Amino acid sequence: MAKPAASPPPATPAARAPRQDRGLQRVELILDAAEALIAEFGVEGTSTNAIAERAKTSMGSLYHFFPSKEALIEALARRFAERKRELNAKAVPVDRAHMPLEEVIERVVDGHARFLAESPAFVPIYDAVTQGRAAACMNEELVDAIVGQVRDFLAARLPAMREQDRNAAALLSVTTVHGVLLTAMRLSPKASGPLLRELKRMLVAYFAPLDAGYGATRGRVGARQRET
Amino acid sequence: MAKPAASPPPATPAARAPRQDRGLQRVELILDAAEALIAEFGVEGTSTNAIAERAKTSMGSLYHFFPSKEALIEALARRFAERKRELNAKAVPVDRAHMPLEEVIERVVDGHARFLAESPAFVPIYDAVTQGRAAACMNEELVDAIVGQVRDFLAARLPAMREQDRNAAALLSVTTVHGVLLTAMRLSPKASGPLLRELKRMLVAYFAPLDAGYGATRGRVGARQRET
DNA sequence: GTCTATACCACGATAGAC
DNA sequence: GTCTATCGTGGTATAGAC
Repeated sequence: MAKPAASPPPATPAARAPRQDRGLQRVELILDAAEALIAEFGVEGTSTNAIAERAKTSMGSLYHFFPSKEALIEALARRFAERKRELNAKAVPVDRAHMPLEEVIERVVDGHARFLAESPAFVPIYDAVTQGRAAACMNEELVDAIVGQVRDFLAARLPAMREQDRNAAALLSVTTVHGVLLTAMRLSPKASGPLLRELKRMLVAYFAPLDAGYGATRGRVGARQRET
Repeated sequence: MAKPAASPPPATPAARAPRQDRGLQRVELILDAAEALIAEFGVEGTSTNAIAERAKTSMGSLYHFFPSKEALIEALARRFAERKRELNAKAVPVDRAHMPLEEVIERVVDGHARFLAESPAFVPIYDAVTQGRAAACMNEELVDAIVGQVRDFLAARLPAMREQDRNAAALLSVTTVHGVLLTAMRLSPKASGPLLRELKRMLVAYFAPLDAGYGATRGRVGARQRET
């Protein structure tokens, strides 16, 4: 009641917001260095010393912007989450809700697959953050955001569908793509190619009846099933 | 050439095989202690000291059976992998290959879901092992084994299906169940219930045409789609 | 704001008695 | 085979000059 809108201090204080452009740029440099090292050695295998060195900075600077290693990791997680949200938003644009089903699924799967391939640090960060204390930013928050985007897309595409069913479909498709890709990327590249093709087929099989049932779109849904 | 069949020493020497029953029992005790602690504090958050204490043993004993912490973790991973294989084998029994589609999927999804719920240490171990050096035992090996079981089940159920397509279907379904469950368990329990129901519906939608197309079984496949 | 040097601590692993 | 006590390493975080 006393304190008006003063931001309540979080349990793990976040990164200090730098006032200067110079500082902001340095923060990004530090995050870049951490990302590269973590991609190679994992979170616990990457020391703050190594991060500072690779960022061509000093421990003093690093701990000026981040109160702890944990805060640095969390900042990195937020950056990843933001990128993933943007990527997904581009994959399911509400103003193009009526593109052919195959195209939507292609965009989503390929988009997230490319993201994972280009961001080898994502998985270690994801693992470290989700089983840690500050799990929210990368788990429920991120899933909520992405599911929300898919839900809006479905609402535009299938307005007659019951809201509850739309939510279920959105949640399932998001977790499926996410989960299969995470699992696939730990497999040999030779196995993951066919796997992704089959994943798309399954998603089409799942969504096509909905598309058809709710009289949605001009995307030809029952075309052919497989072409060898 | 000189050494006949002497087991080649692995890079990471495995646990020493205990000669006595007493020792074997103690090994299990140590693994149990490690599993419990890791479930709560994660792999890096669990010290060998804490493991020995919880197992009511001493560091001496622990390092008598396991040459390093890494070896202990790997042994734990193998135990988990073995359990998962058994569980999956029971879910897709080849001698009951013609049970209704809904039942198969129910068995598989619920079986693995229960396993994950009862084994909170699985995920930390899985993460730690897969990005580490000794990844094979829990990743490719385990996936291969489980995919193999599913493939055999499909072969018994749909003998007319092309082998290549069977392989793709087996790999996809295994990674889907695995991936979705891993993702689901990090969500709130309120969300994961409907998610699993929807997962089963999707798998049914994916397999039903195959079942029908390859004239497989008496499982009524095109029954109803949803019952609210 | 940035740096160097270092305090402090926790952990994995071992030595050596029994 | 089992135990206690301890060593060495390497890591986070800080002190304090500039």
